[in-house]
Amino acid sequence: MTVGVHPLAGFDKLLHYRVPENLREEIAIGSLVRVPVGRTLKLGVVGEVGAPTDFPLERLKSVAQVLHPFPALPEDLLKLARWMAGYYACGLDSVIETMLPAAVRHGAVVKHEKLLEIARTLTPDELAQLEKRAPQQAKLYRFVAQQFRPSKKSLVLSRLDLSAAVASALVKRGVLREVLQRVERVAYGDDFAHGELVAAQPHALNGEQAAAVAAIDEEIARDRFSVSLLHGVTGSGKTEVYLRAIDTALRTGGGVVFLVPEVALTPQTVARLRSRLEAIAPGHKCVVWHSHLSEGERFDGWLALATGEARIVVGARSAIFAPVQNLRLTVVDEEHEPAYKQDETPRYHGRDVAVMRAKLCGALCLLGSATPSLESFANARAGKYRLLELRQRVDARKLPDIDIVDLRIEAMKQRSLPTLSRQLVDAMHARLERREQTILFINRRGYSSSMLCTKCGHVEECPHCSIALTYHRADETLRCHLCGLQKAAPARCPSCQAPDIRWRGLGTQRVEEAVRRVLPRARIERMDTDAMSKKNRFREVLSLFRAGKIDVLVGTQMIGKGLDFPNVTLVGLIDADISMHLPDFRANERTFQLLVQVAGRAGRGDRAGEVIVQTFTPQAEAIQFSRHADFEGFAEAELKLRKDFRYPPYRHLIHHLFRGPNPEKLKFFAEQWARLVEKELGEKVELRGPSPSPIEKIKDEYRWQLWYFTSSVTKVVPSSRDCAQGSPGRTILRR
DNA sequence: ATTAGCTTATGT
DNA sequence: CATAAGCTAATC
Repeated sequence: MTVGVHPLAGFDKLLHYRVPENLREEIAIGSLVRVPVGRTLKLGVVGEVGAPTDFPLERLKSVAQVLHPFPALPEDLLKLARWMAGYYACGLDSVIETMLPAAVRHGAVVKHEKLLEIARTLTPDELAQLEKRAPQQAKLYRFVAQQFRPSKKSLVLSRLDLSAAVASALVKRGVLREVLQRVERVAYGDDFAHGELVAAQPHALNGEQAAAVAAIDEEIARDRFSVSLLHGVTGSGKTEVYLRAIDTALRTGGGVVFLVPEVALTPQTVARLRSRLEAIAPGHKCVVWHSHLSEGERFDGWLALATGEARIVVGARSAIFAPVQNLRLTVVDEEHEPAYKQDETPRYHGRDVAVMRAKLCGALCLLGSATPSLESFANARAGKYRLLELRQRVDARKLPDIDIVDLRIEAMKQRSLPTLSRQLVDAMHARLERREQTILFINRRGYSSSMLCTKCGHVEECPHCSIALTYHRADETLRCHLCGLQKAAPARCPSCQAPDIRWRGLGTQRVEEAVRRVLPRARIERMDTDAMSKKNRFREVLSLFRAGKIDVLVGTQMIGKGLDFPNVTLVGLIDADISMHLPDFRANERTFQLLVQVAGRAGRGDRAGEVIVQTFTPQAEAIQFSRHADFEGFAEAELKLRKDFRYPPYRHLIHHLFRGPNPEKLKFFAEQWARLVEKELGEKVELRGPSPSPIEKIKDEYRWQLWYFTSSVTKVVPSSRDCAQGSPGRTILRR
């Protein structure tokens, strides 16, 4: 018997090995194995059973070890890996590497601890005799006999200062018994879970929710691949629908993957989900999967899923690779979130992978959002996805009042660049007096600098790509980060001739300082990736905020996602322009999404909250807001607007980096690669760099960037021809 | 990724 | 002719 193995050795080749007799039982496609590669042993995943075509059989080496009695990559994941390698144009080895948790990749195996328990109770006589003949053994025996449950061998021996020989002597005599137990850690089983347990009772469904649940049940019962898009306004009870869907999937004996953006994986969400899920499926463990877990915790979760002990996993992007068996449902919450994109190779999109995995398993993929991404929306429009809508708010809360503050006027009044407008400061004062809370949003990514006129709000844009040009101070130029266009930075505003043109950049820190100046008595906390580097800091701050121990929370979008704070009645958007003018063709969509979410959160009980949007371009923001109750209007306008753009928004940008010491060679390689990708995807690939030349030197090596768009899986074809061809529920994949 | 093995440059 | 440096090709 021979197998083909994908070694995790840094190169992307399938190597074949003989399987020794004693390993044949255990080995299967997807098994994690240890194999000799060159002079060392490497881990690898069995990709096929069979012989090599162009390699002499007699020179084959043998598989050294099979790590687990189950496949590390079940068949569907292996297929998914192959698809990803082609779709995202990267090596299969790097896909496999991202699919396996670090601990697994490094060869961790099931960890056991040895416990000691009494096998036979000694009579007083025997004990006395033992006391005389072997006092050490007697000491150990008495200790173990006193314990209520089996005790850890290593711990007991070190505590009593005995050697292992003492224990083995007693074991040999049949007095003590050694028991092996798997060591386990449970994520979020720590102190933070206290006080965060939320009522686990199922809520009654309203009419719309019930209809959505019925539709989902129907899809699951059909037992075929399909995608449903749950479009529900903020507060319409999407989570309840997810839970019912999960319930149905679990009842049919299937497994579930529930994806959530990383930032939304807060203790509250997790605690609530876990308690509800455990109520739904008693005895089923729910594995939580996110980047703050220790290696051991993640390994345990992985193991529980791979062995079928757990059938449901809740987690961020990479949880889509969890070895869930018999997958029947994948849920992607906040489907539009850019956090689902990985920005390292393989540059996959969690949502797209979730759709594809569901396809490979014949499962249902449920995408949910208050502001679906344009590609999903268009897919629903084209009939590829089933659209389920929730328009009603569960709590019947009123939508907040929205004020647009024109920072150009503020700038004239204050004669300097304002961080906080008068209106926002007054509103914050009022909240402090009423002991209510304020959230200030700032888009940290705004640090990238664009040219903005403080008089008229004009921002220089690239004529081809319609994104803001980026200001490069070093040579006083404006450049387009997408197409590489470059021109001299103007000294005066090209639109109104005012000299007040500046480059922008407002960080959370500066906003925090500004707030401290105007509200010296307020308790202020900042929340961004810098301030939240410590493991539990994020959860701690959120708990404090929830408990009312913080008056003003300043932060990036990190705060806004999936959270609901009842006492927040004011939300300030410090600088709406930043997201409007990011050098990203999706900026409009993002701004819209943020605004809708912000607007949906403010308010207390039935009293409407207040949203203050500060901007230099009030016309644009006002337009965004006027549409905020009408997502479809926005989406259709956007799609239409961008249809003719050079980079349509419904495509997925992939970006590859080549590095090496030889620029000539690099160029050749990148070009060759581009041709390869073109052939694979059947689409034009552009060789582009964000710097003046696509080749830039960093330290001792050169870098070449390659950009291309891929649209195969989430392909949106607005032409009527395609809509006619695509039957409902079908995702059009590769040509 | 790592490395054996080959070619070419450099030096006595 | 020895040694170092550069580059290619293979890893079952």
